[in-house]
Amino acid sequence: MTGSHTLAETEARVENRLSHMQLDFEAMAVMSNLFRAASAVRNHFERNVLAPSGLSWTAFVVLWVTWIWEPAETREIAGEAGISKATLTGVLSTLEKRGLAMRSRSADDGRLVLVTLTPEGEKLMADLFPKFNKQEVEVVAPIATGQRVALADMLRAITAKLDG
Amino acid sequence: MTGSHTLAETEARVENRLSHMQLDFEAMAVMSNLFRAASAVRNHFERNVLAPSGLSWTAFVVLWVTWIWEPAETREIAGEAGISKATLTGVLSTLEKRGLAMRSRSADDGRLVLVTLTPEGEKLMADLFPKFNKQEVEVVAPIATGQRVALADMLRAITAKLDG
DNA sequence: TCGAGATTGTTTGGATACGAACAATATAGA
DNA sequence: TCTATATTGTTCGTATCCAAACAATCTCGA
Repeated sequence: MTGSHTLAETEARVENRLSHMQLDFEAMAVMSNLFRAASAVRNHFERNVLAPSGLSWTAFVVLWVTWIWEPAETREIAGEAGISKATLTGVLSTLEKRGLAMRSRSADDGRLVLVTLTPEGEKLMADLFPKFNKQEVEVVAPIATGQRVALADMLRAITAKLDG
Repeated sequence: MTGSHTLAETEARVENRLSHMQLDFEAMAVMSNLFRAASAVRNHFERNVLAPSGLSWTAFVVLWVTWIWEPAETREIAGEAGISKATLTGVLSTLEKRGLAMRSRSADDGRLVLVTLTPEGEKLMADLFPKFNKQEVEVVAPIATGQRVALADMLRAITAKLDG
């Protein structure tokens, strides 16, 4: 998934190739491993949990956010899902075409579009999310029980700094 | 960036909405924050570091891997960058069109394509990467100095489990 | 009431993203 | 030498993905 090189191999090569450059290698390692982990986990979920349902990662996240906040405003969904509103327009059209989500105009504010799940969408999420969570447990398994909260906190701190 | 809701707000809502479902909320929080952090950091880098050079995130990662492993085989780059070989074909074409990277056939193995940076590509990376690393330092700043290695290690452990 | 400015979702154009099918090349065994 | 099998990068079709431009709608002050 991450290529033919070991992680240690890659980091050693980076250190060697850039050692003359006055860089913070510790910060580099944190960021590098953040993206590797996110990418590996995402690929894992796409192939093992989402693919059987024909859902892309983003489509699933959009369904999930809608599930939690229903009825959800599109600006809300885009923010929570970390995608642009332009992207959301396309994803929502796909989800509507598949009969999993529905758009409706807000009565209060004619500019807003509200999104809800169809019964079929509800059923899919009720079936899919427990499977998803089972895999989350698997993925987190290598982290010592006592450290998972600390890991979540550190990641939250990074997000908070940038979103603040 | 992450939407109009606070992280705490969202997690509370999730807990409330799904509390009847027998889920591992700790694992969920770790995964959720992993993707939030990765997404927030990526957006931050795209807008503040990469956009001025007209580079996409993936284009930058491909340049970076090439920079480190030059001459790099495409399968190697795709693996390290976490993208499919089909995607890499397109990105490499873009980079060639912009005069930042070059393809060449391997003499040893006619199937392989080797990638190197052009002088212009070299110059761009030599200029860009220190700026990139400066932002990496900023992003990691909220993490206590003594915990950064632990954070990198935990992320590495997650990746290792999935790539193993 | 009315009009300038802000906000929202969509469209547009171009780049990224993947799986599957493909042609070219290499490798192994008979 | 020959041939079945494997590997590699590209092509194809379709779905994201984003910034910028856009039309519709709201807000707020004069």
